[in-house]
Formats: sequence, C-alpha cells, structure tokens
Amino acid sequence: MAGHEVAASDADDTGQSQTLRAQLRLRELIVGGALPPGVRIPELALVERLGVSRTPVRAALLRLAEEGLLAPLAGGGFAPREFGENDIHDAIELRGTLEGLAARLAAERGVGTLLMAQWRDCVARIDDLLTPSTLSETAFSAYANLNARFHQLLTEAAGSGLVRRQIERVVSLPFASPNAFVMLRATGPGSQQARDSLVVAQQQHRAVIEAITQREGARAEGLMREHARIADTNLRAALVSPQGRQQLPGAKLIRHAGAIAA
Amino acid sequence: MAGHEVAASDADDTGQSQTLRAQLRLRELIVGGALPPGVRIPELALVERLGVSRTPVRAALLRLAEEGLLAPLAGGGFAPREFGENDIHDAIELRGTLEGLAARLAAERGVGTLLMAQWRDCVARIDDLLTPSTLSETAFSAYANLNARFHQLLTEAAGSGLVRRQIERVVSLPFASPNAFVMLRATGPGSQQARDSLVVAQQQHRAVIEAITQREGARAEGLMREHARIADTNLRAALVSPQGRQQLPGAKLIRHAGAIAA
DNA sequence: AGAATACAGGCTGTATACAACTCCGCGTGG
DNA sequence: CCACGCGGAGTTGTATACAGCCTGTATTCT
Repeated sequence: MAGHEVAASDADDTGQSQTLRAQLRLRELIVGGALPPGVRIPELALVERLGVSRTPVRAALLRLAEEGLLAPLAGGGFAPREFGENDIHDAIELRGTLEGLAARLAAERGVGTLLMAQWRDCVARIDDLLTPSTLSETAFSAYANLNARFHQLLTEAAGSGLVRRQIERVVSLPFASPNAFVMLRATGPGSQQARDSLVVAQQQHRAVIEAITQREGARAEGLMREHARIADTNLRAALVSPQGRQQLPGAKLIRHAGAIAA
Repeated sequence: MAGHEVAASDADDTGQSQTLRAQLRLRELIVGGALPPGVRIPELALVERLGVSRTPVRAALLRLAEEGLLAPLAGGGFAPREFGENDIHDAIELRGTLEGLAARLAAERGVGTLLMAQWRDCVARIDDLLTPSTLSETAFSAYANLNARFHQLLTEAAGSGLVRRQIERVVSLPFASPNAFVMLRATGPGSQQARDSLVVAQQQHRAVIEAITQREGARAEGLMREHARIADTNLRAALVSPQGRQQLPGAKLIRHAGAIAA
C-alpha cells in the first residue's frame, strides 16, 4: 500500500477491495450523470476522482463496459452509453421475457419446498404492507425491498445459473430494475394510483406463485411478462411531465427526443 | 484441436492488440480443454503460455469471466467454469427465448426493406444449398455460415441494441451457438437424418420471415423458440454415444453425470 | 501422538514507469 | 484557398515492481 492515505471525501471504506470500490463509485458517477454520456472518460480523471491508481480504474471500466453502461470508443477508452426511450422499453421487455422464462422453468421443473416457503413468506409480507388504505413513503420503500426479494427468489427458483446471470445482467441497468419506477409516484397526489399499481402487482405475484405451484408453465410465463409491463406503464406515466423525466433512474443518460421539431 | 502449440510466441501475430490476442487464445485454451475446469488458472502460467505480460492476461481473464466461461474463485483468481448437461439445455432454451423476443420485436416494429432483402437472399441461398438429395461436408459447412448469418440478421432485425448484446452474450458460450451441433452429424451414417434436420430448420427460417413480414409477432416468437429446440434434439442425439459426447463443442467443460452410480 | 502455531512460498491486488498510438493544431506547399 | 504533412500533447496499452493474503507445511508444545 502506498503510505499516504488519500483523504477521500467520504469514509465508506469498509475494507472492500479497491477495484470494487472504484466500480461502485464509478457506477454512481455514471448513473448520477456526473460523467456526461458520449464523451470519453480519461482514466487519469478517475484516478484523481476515486483516489485509486489506474489499475483498479481500468478494471472497473472494463466491468462496467461489459455490463453495458459504458461503450467502447474507437481509439480506445470508454464513454458512458447514451440511451433512448426505446432502450428503456426494450430493457423492460427484455426483463419481462427473461423473468417469464425463469417462471416457466420454475413451473416445469419444480421448486424446492424451502425456497417456496420463503417465497410465500415474502408475498405474505407484501400483503401485510398493503393492508392500510394509504401508504407512507416508508411503506413504499419497504415494498421496494420485498419486491426486489420476490424477483431475486424468482431467479433462484428457475434453478439455472445461466438464466440467473442473464437476468442479473439486464437488471443491472438502472432503469431495468424491477422497482425502478416504484418510488416515482410514492409521494404527492398520485399516491393512491401508486398504491393501486402495487395492489395489481401483488396480485400478479400471487398468481405467479400459484401457477408455478400448479406447474402451469405457460401461465407463469405470461404472468411475469405482464408483470414487467407495469414498469412500462409507470414509465409512460413519468414521461408525460418534464420533472417526471428527471426523476427517472439514470435520467442523465437518457436522450429525450422531444426537442427535435419537424 | 491441433495438439498443444507451446511456442506460439509470434506465429499468428496479425497486428491485433495483445489483450485481444490473449483473450482469443485463452478462450481456445479453455474450450479446448487445455485448462481443466474448476482449477485455478495462475496468471503467471498464462504469461508464459501466451507470451504476454500479466496486464493483458488479467484483462482477458476479466473479460472471459464476464462472458461466463470463467468463474471467480473465493481467494481471488479465476477457474474455467464447469457445466452440466442441464446448463446446455438451459443455454439453448435461453437462446430460443431471446431469439423469440427478437423475432417478435421485429414483427411488431417492422424491418427495413434493405435488411429484409438481405435476409431473403440468405434464405434463398440456403434453399439452393439444400437442393441436392445428399450433402457434402462442405455443404454442411456452407450451411453453418449461412445459418450464422440468418441468426445475425435476426438480431439486427430486432432493432434493439440491448437485445442484440444480450443474444451475443448467450451465443458466446461454445455450446449455445446457433450451429453448435450442425457439424456433429455432417458425416457418417446419419448424414441423411442430418440433411432432414436442416430441411426442417430451413422451413422454420422461411416461416419466421413470413411471420415477421405479416407482422405476426406471436407466431414469429413461437417459431424461433421451436427453431432453437432443433439444437436440443441434435444435442440429445449426440449425448447417446460416448464419442458423440466428446465431439461436442467445449466437451471438456461438461461434467457428464454418467459415472455416478446410485 | 495430536493439535496449534509459526513460517515460507506463491498467488493476486495494486501502483507506477515506459512505450506506442491517436487526435488536434499548425504550418507549408501547391 | 485548400490540401497535405508534421509535430506535440495527451491518452491508452503494456510491462514490471511491490505489498498483502491465503494456503500448505513443518515444528514445537501439551
């Protein structure tokens, strides 16, 4: 270790490796919009920004490039990838398709009883959460956690490492996460509609588990596909207003085509 | 495979970057079985085997790990991933699902006339190829090329960079390629059956294009899914015989569960 | 004799020095 | 006035040196 500890701004050094820290911080910088899309990121800039040397920086760049957040440039190096609204829709459709596959495989091949119990417990907790007629913001946050757990259990239920890795890869995109748009309408006047959408989603959760239990593969697949399209609905609802646009996860990476007059 | 070329320092130097060369050669070593699955690959071993320094070796390892051929180890480092027969089936199902999505998107969104013309031309060439009642081995090889082109055009027809990258990722696995098992039965007694399977595949090619032309998304999707299952059939045909097993692409990475007695 | 501990070897993670390449600006010549 | 060539700065690609960790082994104490 180089003797001098660079006094980093935040002391979240939890003993992780430099590469992992660089990777996480770099991802934050990218989705936060600190690095504008399309322009090359010089490694040295990250060296002084992240306080690590070029080697971990390079590893982080390589990883995020494989992840799809960075695009390789012609003369070498990388730049944050720019996405369009169509990419968001594609990502949601992709996730729905893959989660549909996972649900079908789980139904066709069966799921272990322990995993199934955890799954039902997860859904039961969401039920409890949705009992009150109005939801606090912390309730929405708790829903997001449980929802993430539901989807993670689904990937495990598929019983296929390949499928799991593939899904994880899609979900790593900021706007393809299962609860990417859950928090958008959590507060404000539309919160009742937001609760309703959670109720619908939860109904689909229950139906998927039922379908898998009864080994109805096609039904489970179709349900998960439709389930993903809730995100699409939420997305469209957010896109109508300019401030909704800016609240999207990774908003700075999304090229909005509104200003192009005919 | 051509034995082990130990001293390949600068024989195939085509001016590519050291990293890319290391990546390609390392992939060859892995799928060829020169590096046994499950055991750590010391970087220094690759340094002397590939003739480059640790940095490109490390980059190549990282890339192939993201690609799924290598598994990260607990204490650091990587080892060739070991696959089971279930993984092969999963990979095929995964490819079928993703190509089905691509076909559906192409049907729903429409495909440009130029791309469509190239596509029809590709299928027409396969038609010509399959005209004779018996096929030479070079004919099978030519089919493999055109088949690869067909599938590549499909990913382009989807019109989604995300879907394209996702498919490319799955296909990068040695046994998930669209024509991974085409050459297996090219020669020998089963060649007539092999030709028949190509005829069936070609019929599906035509039907997919027809469905996409008529904007029948669900039909196109179902067809591509079924199309991928041809690979599954060929796989099962190869798995019945031990020498068929060993001819599988990446055979050395596949753990065969035959020897485990009850 | 067995178990715990100290030690050694090798490995990866990290940092940095060196080289080659690319892009941009400027000048010169046609 | 435009095209072509040239130089320099900056950047990535590559190589290597150093530090820490984990593992396996041998030794010593109980």
